[in-house]
Amino acid sequence: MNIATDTRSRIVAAAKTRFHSRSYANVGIQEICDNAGVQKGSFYHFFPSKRDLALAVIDEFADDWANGFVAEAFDPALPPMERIDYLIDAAYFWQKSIKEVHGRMLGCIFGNLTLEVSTQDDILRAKLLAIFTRAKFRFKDALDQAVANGDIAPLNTSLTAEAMLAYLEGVILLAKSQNDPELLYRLGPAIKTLRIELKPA
Amino acid sequence: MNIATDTRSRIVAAAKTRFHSRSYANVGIQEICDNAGVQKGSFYHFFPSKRDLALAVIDEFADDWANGFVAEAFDPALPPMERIDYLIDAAYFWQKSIKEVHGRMLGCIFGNLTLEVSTQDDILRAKLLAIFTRAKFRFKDALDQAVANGDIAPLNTSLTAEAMLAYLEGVILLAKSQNDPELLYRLGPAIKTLRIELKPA
DNA sequence: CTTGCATTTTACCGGTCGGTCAACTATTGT
DNA sequence: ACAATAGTTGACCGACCGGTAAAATGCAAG
Repeated sequence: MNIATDTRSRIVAAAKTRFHSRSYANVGIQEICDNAGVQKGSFYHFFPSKRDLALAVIDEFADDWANGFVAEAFDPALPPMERIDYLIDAAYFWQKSIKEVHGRMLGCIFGNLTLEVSTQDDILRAKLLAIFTRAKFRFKDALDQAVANGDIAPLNTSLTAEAMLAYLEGVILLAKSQNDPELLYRLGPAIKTLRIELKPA
Repeated sequence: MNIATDTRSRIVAAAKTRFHSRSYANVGIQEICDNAGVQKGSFYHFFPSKRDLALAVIDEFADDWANGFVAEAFDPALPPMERIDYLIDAAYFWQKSIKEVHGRMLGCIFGNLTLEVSTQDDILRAKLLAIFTRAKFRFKDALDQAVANGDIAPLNTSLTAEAMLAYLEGVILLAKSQNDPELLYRLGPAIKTLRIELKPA
């Protein structure tokens, strides 16, 4: 890794924690640069605009997410419905550990950014939508396999997957309003009760 | 209504639409004053700070909500589970009409503000939490009555109410990411499938 | 040794941010 | 009528916003 990419990654790292713990608009480029030990001119060598930094931040979070506990949760070796349990558990422990370190429930960065910027920036919105779409298919795959295995009665796996993702985001939102990750523990498991039936032929 | 309260209400009205359609941090006091036809010094005669404006905006939205379609939805004359259907329907039509007028899905102002400010301002967070708590009890009352009527099997009405509220917020979030209120139509009705059982004695 | 490119530094841009202040004008109660 | 109070005006504050430009440096290939 050369010096250049290191500078870039320090910028993104500084931005990640700040965008996550506060908001997009509330974090200035100057502050990010100060924290990354980088001059502002150097920042604009790597990023044409603040939005492009946000895109990079979203990408890195998505990678963390995909390669971290989500990869573990959606392990094809696990029984499909257990993967969903695992994911909820992982989300709970993640938010809990963030709160222990940071003192605050920070919630889901994708949800946070979606509600903040999606009426103002269609490029960021499209990026976030793509993240959600990928997440939805994780749920859908698990549901499809659960149906194939006969673990659950047939249902509209596509819509139910979307409903489950919505529920997860909603629970995280409510937990953030209470600054209490325990809500995830209490409400999370009910995700498996969600069902959207197949349209009758 | 004297002139003073009119000035104040024009400020709040201008702020409501802007906070809803963009975000808290992205809307400046100057812009609100310009739109309300008020000088900035006059603004600070009525509001000690921007946060206090936000509190007033939240209150007005909460009143609109409580006296508007939510009052209709949670009509005690309606069978309890139909009230929930009604609420989902109303949320759908509301978001749809906003999109028709404004070109955008703006989502739920309480959810939007929660994710934006709740790590940064505990006073605003407390206010938003109070709104959610009230909303939760609307659901809980309906569930309690449904159980009493024998319409649904007994369950943990308090947690299920919270789960339903979370689901509604989550669906609105996802719909906003797609800028498409139709998602509410597709996913909304599944809210009634959510169940959190009573703890076994 | 030199050319050329990537990177970094520094100073700077116009504009906006939330908030303050003192002077001024209406309105109200006595 | 007068004093007190409520409301309004417009200029102003320092700080910060996202973004720019040009000069200085590091570095690698020819």
